[in-house]
Amino acid sequence: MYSEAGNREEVILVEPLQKIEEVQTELYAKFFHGLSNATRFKITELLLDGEKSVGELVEAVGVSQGQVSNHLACLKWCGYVSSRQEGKYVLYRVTDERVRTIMQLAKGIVADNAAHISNCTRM
Amino acid sequence: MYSEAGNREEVILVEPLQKIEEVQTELYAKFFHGLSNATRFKITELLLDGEKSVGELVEAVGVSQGQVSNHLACLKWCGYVSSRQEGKYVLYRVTDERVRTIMQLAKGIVADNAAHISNCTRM
DNA sequence: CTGTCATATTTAGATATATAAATATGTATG
DNA sequence: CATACATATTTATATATCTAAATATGACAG
Repeated sequence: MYSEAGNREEVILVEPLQKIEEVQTELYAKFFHGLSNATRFKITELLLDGEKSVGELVEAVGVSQGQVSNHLACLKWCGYVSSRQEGKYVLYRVTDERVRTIMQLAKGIVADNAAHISNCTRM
Repeated sequence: MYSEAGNREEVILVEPLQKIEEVQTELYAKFFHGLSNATRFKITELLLDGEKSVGELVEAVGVSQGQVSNHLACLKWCGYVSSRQEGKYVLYRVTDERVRTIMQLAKGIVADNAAHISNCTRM
């Protein structure tokens, strides 16, 4: 049925359009998930100040190396940071200035709503 | 000890400074958690197009009324949306244009990193 | 004030995410 | 190639979040 030539347009174009949107929305949600963890947020903030090795980040945020590495992998997959090998170190940085803007805007909104947010108990 | 007049400045100002930063970071993370769910992201997007009742949102996103209501409460607490009673309806809207900007920037970044994000399996 | 419709809240169970510890991979150096 | 150091990955467990269903609150009409 899916390989019948006559149905191809319907099958490939019409039905999946909604699904493509859903997939897109999932991607956006996943993207924001990147900054929805305090450690990852802190790491990203630190990297906005300049390139840093994993070890430096471990010391700065005070969580285990394995954890930092995992969080970095997440941030990298989301497009917040990128990395390069420098000798025996791996240096991470924020590639995209839009990340800085997003975080600044968020801080502004939070500043205007701090009281509400801290009380948020649901999901 | 905490009520001795002599220590007050130290106790109230010095020690907690770090904790205040931690609390702030938690707030920022909590804020981003707001958009880290596909349903909430979709709701916020819909509300960027104009004020809507809970019922309208329920129909548009296709999830249960109770769930929509909970998500709205979360978005409200985070400062993404606000609401007003209109007769027997409650109308929600996006108050802050910075929300629109944040979402547009995010979409741009995601567009440039879609392949990576969809592969993200960790945290 | 009774019933109806709209929204909010609560609960239990399923799923996802975070944490900590152990281990693996990789890179340089002697 | 053996060792040390830096980073990445995996695993089990704890914790948080999501979903669905039931129930509660609140607003209006009659």
